[in-house]
Amino acid sequence: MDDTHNNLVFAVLNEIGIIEQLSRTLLEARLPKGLIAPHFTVLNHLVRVGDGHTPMRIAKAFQVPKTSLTHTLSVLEKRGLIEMQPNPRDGRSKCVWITPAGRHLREETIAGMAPDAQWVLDRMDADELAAILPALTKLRALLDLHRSGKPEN
Amino acid sequence: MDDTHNNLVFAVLNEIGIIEQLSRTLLEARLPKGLIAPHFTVLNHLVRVGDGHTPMRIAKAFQVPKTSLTHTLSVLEKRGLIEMQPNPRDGRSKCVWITPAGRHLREETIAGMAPDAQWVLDRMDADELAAILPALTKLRALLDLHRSGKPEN
DNA sequence: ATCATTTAGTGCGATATCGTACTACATAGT
DNA sequence: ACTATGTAGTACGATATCGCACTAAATGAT
Repeated sequence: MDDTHNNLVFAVLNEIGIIEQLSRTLLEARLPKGLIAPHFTVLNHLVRVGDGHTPMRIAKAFQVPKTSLTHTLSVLEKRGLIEMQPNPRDGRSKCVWITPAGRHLREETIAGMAPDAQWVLDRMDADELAAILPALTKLRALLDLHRSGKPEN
Repeated sequence: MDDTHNNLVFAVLNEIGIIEQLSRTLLEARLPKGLIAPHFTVLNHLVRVGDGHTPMRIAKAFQVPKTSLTHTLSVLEKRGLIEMQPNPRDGRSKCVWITPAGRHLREETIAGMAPDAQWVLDRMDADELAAILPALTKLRALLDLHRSGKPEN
């Protein structure tokens, strides 16, 4: 097939990689010392998707190795931002719950970043941003699908 | 301002974060053992932007702390994929050059990923992907601009 | 010219990531 | 019921990231 088209995929992924790096730096500047992006991402996930799920389920949602998530969760638990309970339905696993402190930290962080988001929106039409969201979602779903069936960790 | 719009920014960045994670995993599956995404990213940069620049300039291009880049470069040099020369124009700094082996590895990796890119294009219109590239570029440039003027490392 | 400030790169230490290997429990096949 | 296989989580080790502190060289002020 035409190789020019492939470059398109790489070009998109390249921009995405840089954006991710920049936005992560922005986020981490807002987080308390000792917490980094993955910690916030988990808290955000617990609020948006709901808590009480197993670590493995969360790891799959992020497509992150479970060993990485174990460590992330242990930091969050040590700080009292989440709680881990044994899973009554499955003796192997646990359930992850966000604490009030965890919710509060998430809200504070988002509030702290609102000016940055606004700064972007002051310089870029919301329409233009909204217009790319469906394609991003589609691309994400595709990559997710493409990955499925490969060995976990 | 309207908070709904801010959520839009977060939604876009959230998708981007996941896409980055998925594509990184895809890339790293293609790399030789011991090399990870940042190593490839540097090689790719040296080919696309040109080599002979200083580590600091490369670190700025990626918005990565220079200490991180030092380590990345040392791995690449140890493997003979790049070479570091003293900078004749500035005694403090060095110049980074990609070697033939480095170029070759980059090409091999890209060729190896072409089927993955094609797989995506088989399921998503190239037009749809091409359509979001300008907005991504704009967003990246904005975040880059927003960040400028903050302390380096 | 001298000295202060800035900048490029590195050494080091703390933490993060992730692959391998392990244990405990669950589930499927017989 | 018993055994084989699969799955959830963790321990550990190797490497990566990044902040801090340092050295050497460049730059700027007087």
